[in-house]
Amino acid sequence: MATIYEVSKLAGVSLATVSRVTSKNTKVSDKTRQKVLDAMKELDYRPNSIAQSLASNRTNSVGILVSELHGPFFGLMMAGIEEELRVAGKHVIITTGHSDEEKEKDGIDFLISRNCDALILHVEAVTDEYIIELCKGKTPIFLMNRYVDGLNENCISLDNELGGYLATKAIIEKGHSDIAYIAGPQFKDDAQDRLAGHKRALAEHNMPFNNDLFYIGDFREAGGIDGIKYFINNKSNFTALVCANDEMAAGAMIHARENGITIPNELSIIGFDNIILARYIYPKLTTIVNPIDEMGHMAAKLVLKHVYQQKDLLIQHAFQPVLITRDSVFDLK
Amino acid sequence: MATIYEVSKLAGVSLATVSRVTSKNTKVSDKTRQKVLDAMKELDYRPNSIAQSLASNRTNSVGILVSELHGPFFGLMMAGIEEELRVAGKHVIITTGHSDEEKEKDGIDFLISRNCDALILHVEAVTDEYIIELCKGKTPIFLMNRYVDGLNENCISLDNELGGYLATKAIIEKGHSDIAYIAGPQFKDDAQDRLAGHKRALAEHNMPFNNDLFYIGDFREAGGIDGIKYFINNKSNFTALVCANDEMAAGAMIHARENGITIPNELSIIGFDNIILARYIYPKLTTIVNPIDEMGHMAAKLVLKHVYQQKDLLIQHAFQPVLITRDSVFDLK
DNA sequence: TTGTAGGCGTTATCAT
DNA sequence: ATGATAACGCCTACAA
Repeated sequence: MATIYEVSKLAGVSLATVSRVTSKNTKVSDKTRQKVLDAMKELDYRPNSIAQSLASNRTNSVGILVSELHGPFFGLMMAGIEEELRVAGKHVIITTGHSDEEKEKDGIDFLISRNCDALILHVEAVTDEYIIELCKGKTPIFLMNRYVDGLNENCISLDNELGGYLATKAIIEKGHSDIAYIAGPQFKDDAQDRLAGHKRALAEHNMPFNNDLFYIGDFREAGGIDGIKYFINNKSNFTALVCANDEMAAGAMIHARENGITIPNELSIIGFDNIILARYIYPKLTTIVNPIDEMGHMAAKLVLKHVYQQKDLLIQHAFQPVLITRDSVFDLK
Repeated sequence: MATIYEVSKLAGVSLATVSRVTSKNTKVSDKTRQKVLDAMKELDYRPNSIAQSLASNRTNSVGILVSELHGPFFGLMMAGIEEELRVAGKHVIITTGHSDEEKEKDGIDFLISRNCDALILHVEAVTDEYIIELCKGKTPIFLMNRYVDGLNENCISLDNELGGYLATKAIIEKGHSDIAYIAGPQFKDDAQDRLAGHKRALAEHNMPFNNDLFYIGDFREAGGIDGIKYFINNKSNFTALVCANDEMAAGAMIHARENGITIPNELSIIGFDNIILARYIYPKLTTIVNPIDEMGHMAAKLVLKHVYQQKDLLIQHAFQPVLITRDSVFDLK
């Protein structure tokens, strides 16, 4: 592979001038620039990004930590981030945390040790204190889907409380009053917030929160199945089920059908996230849209603005979920 | 951040010795090793991976090119690769090709310019000749889900022909004889192979290939919908539909139901890939298992073996698909 | 506008 | 087993 040195020799200029051309520095005359460009082409020269990084203390890479590489949610998030970053010539280094505190810390260490210019984290297990400490380091940190007090500028988050509120409100407005709820793991902020929204909607309509109709799931299919089993075994009476995410809703729906419950006629179900699946399951799932791909784009813009000096980008830190009505909620009125 | 130089000073040894300790080179006495380790700990020293890369000509990173970051298929593939690589201390740089020739080439250039130690590619649009040329370069190339003559050692592939055969055979054995087929884009090898398998099963049972019951889709939901629309408009008679992948099967199923066709009683459907969705749609989809996560693991092992000298790894280049029976195929017998 | 020269933090090759 | 010292390929003051 040709080096900058060979290019400079062939073009009859100095190393510095070649470097100026590659870094699009304007302080080069058109004539010499052309000479350099020609030489580069002839030698098929490509700058060595490693050497660039070492000398400039910049890697043009941003580290991403997601909980899982698969799954509809993280796929869209990564796609949003990568798309935005790539057109700016930056690339992503991706690693996983599996919602486990040690693994998340591990992943972060790993990314930092790779000298990423910035980190975009979707962490769930690590404490706020840890994050705050982390932000004092030299690597800029940005957070997806998490709001940490004092770090507003570094967060892209969804109003999960509002989403939880909208879901339950939609159910109530269809005339339901016996409403079960399957929550997400309560160590996760979003799960907590969605539940809080649910309670607010209940309170606003003077409906009590019934502990017999409350179950804490795992945000996965199994959680939905376990939840509805629990309610059925308890012989609880309910006409509607609010799930803190779509995967649990799908699990609950499948299990309900297998137990002879017709949906939505006998049981209405609403989810949260609007993952692809929501459109495919039968009946099509009414749910709350989580604009995770947009949020991914925005996180990338945040990095571009604060780390790569693209000052003119407009940043939206808070995103609002919205209801999407499909076929899984029955109108009791 | 402390440098190797400061460590050497504090430990009272030379740069070289410190380097030997970090690189786990055995030629260091226990006593000096301990001194160095202590110094490192005291200074909280972390090797600068960029400098290591420049000096050693190794980045410990492998580039991955997938068609899309989202979608059930690539998620599992990436997860498999990352998991395997990460325990070996290597990391992944991921980029996308969107099944477009220019974008795929772009992505590859990009990864090579980042000095990845190796590339794992899931390319669909680029020609075999291009790949062969690419392999002559200095960056080792490995291929997922593609078989290129002469590059056997670098490929991890699925026997798509067999899968296609198994799907149609399963349908035939349930007594169906009017069988429609929605293929994938024929510029894609896997789509071609699956179709070939379909034809073989037909021929083996002395059933003709009927062009009126053949449609070429796009491997996405829309392709399935368009395909079944086409068959319905043609007033074709068929009791079974074989789709070259699950997404098209899901699209077809939804559209069929919306047109009053009950599944599987009036129409049997079988897919290919066994993406998560297959278990969730109603009725649950009978399909062909594509072990893409295992294949991801294996691709990573291939890299570990050939690039990172983990000589003792066993490599399986060819994977066999298998039928999984669920509820979408009706037994006519 | 262009060139000179000193880093950037390691690894690797020789000696010792 | 350990130490000097030259790469590695580029960037960036500073000088000219």
